[in-house]
Amino acid sequence: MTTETLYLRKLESRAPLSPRARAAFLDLPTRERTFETYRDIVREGDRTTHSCFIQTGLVSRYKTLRSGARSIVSFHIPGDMVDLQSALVLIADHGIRTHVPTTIVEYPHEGLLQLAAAYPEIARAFWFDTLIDASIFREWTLNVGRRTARERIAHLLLEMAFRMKAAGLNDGITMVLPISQADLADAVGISAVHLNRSLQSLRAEGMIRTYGKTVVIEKWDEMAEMSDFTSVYMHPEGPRMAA
Amino acid sequence: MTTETLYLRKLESRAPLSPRARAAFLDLPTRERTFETYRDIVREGDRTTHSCFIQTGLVSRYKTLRSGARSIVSFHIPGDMVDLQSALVLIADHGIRTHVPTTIVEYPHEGLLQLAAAYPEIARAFWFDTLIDASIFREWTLNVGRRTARERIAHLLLEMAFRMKAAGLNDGITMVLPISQADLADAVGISAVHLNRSLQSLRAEGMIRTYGKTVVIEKWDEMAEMSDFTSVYMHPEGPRMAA
DNA sequence: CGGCGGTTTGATGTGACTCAAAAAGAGTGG
DNA sequence: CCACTCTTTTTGAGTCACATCAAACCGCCG
Repeated sequence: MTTETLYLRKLESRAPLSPRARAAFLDLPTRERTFETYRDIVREGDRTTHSCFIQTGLVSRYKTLRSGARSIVSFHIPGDMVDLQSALVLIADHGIRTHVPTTIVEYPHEGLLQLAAAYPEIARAFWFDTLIDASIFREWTLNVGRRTARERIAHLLLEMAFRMKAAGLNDGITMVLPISQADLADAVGISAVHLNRSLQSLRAEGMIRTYGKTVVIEKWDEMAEMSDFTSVYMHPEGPRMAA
Repeated sequence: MTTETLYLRKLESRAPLSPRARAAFLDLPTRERTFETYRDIVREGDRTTHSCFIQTGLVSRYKTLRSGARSIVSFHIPGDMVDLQSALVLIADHGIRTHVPTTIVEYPHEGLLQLAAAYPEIARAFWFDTLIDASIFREWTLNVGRRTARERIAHLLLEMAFRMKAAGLNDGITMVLPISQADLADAVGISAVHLNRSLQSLRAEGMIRTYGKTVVIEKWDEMAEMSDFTSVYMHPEGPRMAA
């Protein structure tokens, strides 16, 4: 599977593209770029000209308060087109940064917009991507707004395991999650210290095991039960078929 | 301004539509419906066939935990097309309910999708709407994740005042916000009791005044300062112009 | 083997929760 | 216009989850 076809494969797994749309997509001028750990791909306030597709690695989108407090609003794994939104919105309202060495493929906004204008299937695919994004944000709002620390963490871990499995990156049970505890804390809206203690309590109850950056979900059902996790908000069934 | 043209006006305020697209939009079969206070327009898990446009009133989108805890993930005011997403996603992952007597206009998914397929400007407008939605969700995630109770409330009030002004519903200072304190609490992720006390503290400092359901923002700048509010995440400048 | 992020622990403070009940409105019918 | 009811707001008291600050520990890498 070459670089250029990974995102295409994702799009096509949901709804077939016409041969012409497919060809046009492959014609987009792309650029591969590599970033080290903890580098900003996009900074808050930037005007961007490209959307980025995650080839390998892991990135997060985040927002920062003047106080310095940071909130991570999403994680993205290989196969995700991050920040498709920036194609239509000029100013980045959030940053994007890496958590491990990461390779991305840049797609020019111009090209993506032209493609969307020319091929309705592609426009629909982009729209759907944005929809799923929004849905996950809603779930995160619920997560930080109405769950306890342990529940939030459990929910996040299940979501990541589920998404990685859907992307063919793991078996759904064991995953490499190269995110520091401080960053996990920023994602679930608690302090790093409390995150650490909550993690320990999950481990103590045998819910999860961790080896370095590897996390093993030991009791999926109990974790799903206690954190009220279901995958429906990620709409794994894909978009509604053509009208 | 008739019923059918309100949403159109919003779309066109951002980017012009071709006469044909305009006409096709006006040809959509719509239905006006009215709901009393605290009625579900959509229930979690529903399969919907229509998106709804808010004509008058106020609705929220919410998610519920098995424990009964509820999280309100967004409010919608007249002029908002709610749940455009449901056009592409079969199963509602959240509910929609009214907070006051509300009149909506229903647009059939079928028709919206056909329109989007036929007219790229419309597809782009829908996509942009979804983008803004997603952006507001991100801000809410930050809000409940990293701000104190007072800051969350201040931020929410400013957002609502700003959106109402943008929609031409008020002067940006004084607004009718028919949301009970219990519901506000569900929106900012705190308990109703604590919300009440935090509100009182905002009043005590002269930040806001309230008369029944009317809220007056007395010190916009201070509130914006303390809650780190800016309107950039709502992207009032509209979408990037045609590529 | 020293340096350095990252994790873990300890101690202490407080913002926010819960439960419970009173007070104040808002809507309804006589 | 008042009595009645239901909802919403407000108050009080006790408790707990989570925050903060600070220091120790650990694993990794050059």
